[in-house]
Amino acid sequence: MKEGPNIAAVAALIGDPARANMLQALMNGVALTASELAQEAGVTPQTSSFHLGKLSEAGLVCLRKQGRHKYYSLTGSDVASLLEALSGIAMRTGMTRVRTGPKEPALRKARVCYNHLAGDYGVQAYDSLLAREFLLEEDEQLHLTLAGRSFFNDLGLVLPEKETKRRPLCKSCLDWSVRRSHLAGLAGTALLTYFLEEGWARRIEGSRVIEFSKTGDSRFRSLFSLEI
Amino acid sequence: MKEGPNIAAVAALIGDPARANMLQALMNGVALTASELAQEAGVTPQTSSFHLGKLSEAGLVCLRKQGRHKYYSLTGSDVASLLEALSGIAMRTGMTRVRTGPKEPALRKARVCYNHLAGDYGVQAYDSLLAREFLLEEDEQLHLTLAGRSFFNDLGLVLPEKETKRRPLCKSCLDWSVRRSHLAGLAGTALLTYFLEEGWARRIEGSRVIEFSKTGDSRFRSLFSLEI
DNA sequence: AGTTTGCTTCGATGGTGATCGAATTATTTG
DNA sequence: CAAATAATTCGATCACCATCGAAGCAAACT
Repeated sequence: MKEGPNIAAVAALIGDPARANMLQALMNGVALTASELAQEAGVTPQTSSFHLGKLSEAGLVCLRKQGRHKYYSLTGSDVASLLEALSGIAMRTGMTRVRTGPKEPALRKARVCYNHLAGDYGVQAYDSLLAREFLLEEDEQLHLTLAGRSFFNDLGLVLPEKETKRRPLCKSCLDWSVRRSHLAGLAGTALLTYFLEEGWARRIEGSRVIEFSKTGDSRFRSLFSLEI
Repeated sequence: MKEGPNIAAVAALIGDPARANMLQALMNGVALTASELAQEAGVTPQTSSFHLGKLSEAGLVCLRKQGRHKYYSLTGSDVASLLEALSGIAMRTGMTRVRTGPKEPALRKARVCYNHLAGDYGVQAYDSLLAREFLLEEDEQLHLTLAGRSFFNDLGLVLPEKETKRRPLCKSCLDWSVRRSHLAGLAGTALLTYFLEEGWARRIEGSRVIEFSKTGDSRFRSLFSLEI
């Protein structure tokens, strides 16, 4: 038939509601067990096992055995950004799932995207880093400037000297809610963990929502020199 | 249920091989008619219509009516980059479409690409036209010289005076098998139909293979002054 | 040892959706 | 006006695949 990459196979894999639910559940970056994923997807453990077999065979998720548990997680940030891109299209074309819960505004505000910060907060941080030339957009690539590196160092965040293609230092990730870029990659991960460890924000159990405390919020704004 | 964007719906849409083929065919940015897309996808016009209905309802493609044709194209670059992301994952996980079977050598030799000749024959013809300066490569654009126009006229092929961006006279198309360019555009189409109508070659039913007859082959070689 | 828990394999079932033949509408061509 | 072409609708068919019940395995607690 046709040559080239078989995108239909990948898409069909994500196209099943149960599997899509599982993948979206893994978007918060935490590894989950097979049964937890079954519950997330709303199917029985047998079905879950069936789906996870397919997903891991296809290389979308990877597993780590630990005792009698099997922890599944996304294989990489490329899978995560693929899912984000899908979310973007789904939002743009109005394909939202019937029940829009009260959590959605919180999701738009701040949420985890695999292992970095997304939502309004993420976009604002990204814009600020760009404006102060800590980040440089260059021919579709994103670079951390020397000033940017010292910005991270001042926070006590040491980033590796050289980056690999597999795990880039800085990467822009398109936001489905705001349709703007936010920071992914090692730097993005480092920032989010910093916010969490310093107590500026905390994760809401069982969802992707990130909630900034009052003081955390003001510190965030001062860090990125945000007006309001 | 769950809240948020319904990525499964989008993915399922792309997950069908026929639809994925159509979308990938639209990746070059050119708008294609429903029948062209049907041929690309390897399905009948009825099925194509069914799929295109779904795709346009979902907002992945948009259409422009022009006479009795309907030209379809991707709705935006976000769709294109989603497809790119999918391709990336597909390649990384080694999900390339298997193209085994006896038809492959024939496909490499000569086949249709939309509506023009591709494969070894196409590339050789292209090279010959360039060498004799019937075609001119100029800043990424391909132009038909006066000599080239008379070359076509001598064959009884009259090409329109002015070309539109939508349907250019000459266009180079990259060959997946040889990784070289071959001639597309109105001129390419005219050439292929000439070969077919003159009986130099015929299409193999149900595939993209073009089979040159013995005499057609020698005429082809003399037309393009090919050595062997 | 025996029991519970986590996960998987097997087998059967059912539903969804892709597909095409035939007929229909719309538009161009002769 | 008639014939040809482009695209669609309708209806029927068929294959695939998600789903779950039941049983099987493996690991961990008692």
